[in-house]
Amino acid sequence: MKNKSITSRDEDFAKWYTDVVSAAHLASYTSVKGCIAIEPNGYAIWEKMQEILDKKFKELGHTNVQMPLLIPESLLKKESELVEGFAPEVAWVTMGGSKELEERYCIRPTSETMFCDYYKDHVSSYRDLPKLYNQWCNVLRWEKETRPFLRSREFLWQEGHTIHATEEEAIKETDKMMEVYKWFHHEILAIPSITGRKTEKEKFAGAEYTLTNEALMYNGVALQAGTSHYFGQKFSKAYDVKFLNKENKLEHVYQTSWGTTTRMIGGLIMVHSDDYGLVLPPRIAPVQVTIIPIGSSSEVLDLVDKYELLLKNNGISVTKDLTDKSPGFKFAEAEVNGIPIRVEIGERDLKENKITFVRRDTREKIVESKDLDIVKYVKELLETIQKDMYNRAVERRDKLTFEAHNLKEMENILNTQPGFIHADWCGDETCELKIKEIKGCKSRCITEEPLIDGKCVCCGKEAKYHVIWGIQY
RNA sequence: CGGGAAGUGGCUCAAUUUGGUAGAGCACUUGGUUUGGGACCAAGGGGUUGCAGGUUCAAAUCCUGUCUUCCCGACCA
Repeated sequence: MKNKSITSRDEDFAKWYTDVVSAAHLASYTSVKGCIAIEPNGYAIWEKMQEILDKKFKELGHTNVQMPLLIPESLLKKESELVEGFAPEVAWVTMGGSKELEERYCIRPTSETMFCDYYKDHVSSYRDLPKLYNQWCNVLRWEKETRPFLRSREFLWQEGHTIHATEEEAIKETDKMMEVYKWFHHEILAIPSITGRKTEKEKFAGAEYTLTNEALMYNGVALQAGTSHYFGQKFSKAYDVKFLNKENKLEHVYQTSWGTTTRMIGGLIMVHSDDYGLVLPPRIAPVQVTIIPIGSSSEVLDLVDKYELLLKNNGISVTKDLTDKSPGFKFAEAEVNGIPIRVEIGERDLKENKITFVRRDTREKIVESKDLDIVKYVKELLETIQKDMYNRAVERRDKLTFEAHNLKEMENILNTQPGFIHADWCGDETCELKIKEIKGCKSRCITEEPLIDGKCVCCGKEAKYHVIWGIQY
């Protein structure tokens, strides 16, 4: 029996998604459009993401800082492409108390400007470089259509902003951070993202180029899962961030930025979860194991405590459910919350010296001897679940990956089953726009893979790029 | 931003058509009995009906505005 409060995934994907968000208590709506209350279960996932990424960033030499929430209009306006790109979705503060401000402030949609403003007074020589800063914060973008986690007006993210003395070093940083996101998606979230470069039309406003990780959801819709931008000297020239190089000559710094957001919580739902609720890969699950006693004899409860302690002392995140709810209720609760392993301990099994393990991903019940090495067993099972979830996600992605040689084929695919569509492209924006007319299909990224047949999928002329296309969230 | 639907205790809904002062199930609290897939009995608590105006002797119900949510479309580095 599937969860009562969750719509079937295959019947109505959008409804299913929001049902999982609320049934798993990840977030709920507030009276502010597009601004959600992230609840304990949802925030715990974000904290886990932060913990893992923050550690990685620091290992690579980055440090955390905090910049202002408000950006003066004049400062924002210095980089024209950025202003154009973001203008339709920034919110403005125009009053201070009851007084109209002389200059209005924009609430940060991204912080390139404030970082540049800071850097220009804090860098004077190549010896001050690189600066490898990161910020964990909230940003605001005035989106028209909103969805919890996937597209909210206010969201949490991290934005790395680095400046370097040379182009090579900055380019290396851009690549390196893309690799970090790729690692994070594959190894931690069990989401097989694809990596490539954005087209001119789709790149970040003001960037020289944008690298991206694109993930594919269960329904074949793509999700941008993390981007890394190379700015060259575009911003440093606009904001006058200069340093004296080794040749004692004044030069503008080379800059990067990279970020990922709470949107990935939505990604976890749409890649892994099912009609019973949330399914979390063990490496990102805030709670990895829950122990459920059945009955209340001391024999049962003692074993629950013993196993809880054993697992906890060995670095496994574990809870026990001692409420007086019925076992069935507890099973369903553990399931909807996506806890990877459930351990059921009850008198019936104990009579035969058995306990039961249940995998959340497959819902498979495994009866084992109660005297097994539980720490070793659970650790191995967690790893198996992590691997299996990844492999299933790869399989599903591959099944939803197609190849198109002309516009007709592309249209057919998009009308039957959206997914990642590989197709060659001439590089002309008119073709990109024409393809967009089919269900809003956009270029996801340009891959390094060789051309398919050398002909543009749209106009048939000579192709320059092998592009992956798709419908996006 | 255009088209459509909806907002009534925490949740799902009834009462709106024909104005007469809000009701059920789930959830919650207390006590007891239970426990292998969403337990049972008993007793309780909680809503001036999204918000603001208007019409009326009287508004959840009619009118206007506004906010929020959902669906379709446009837009979305």
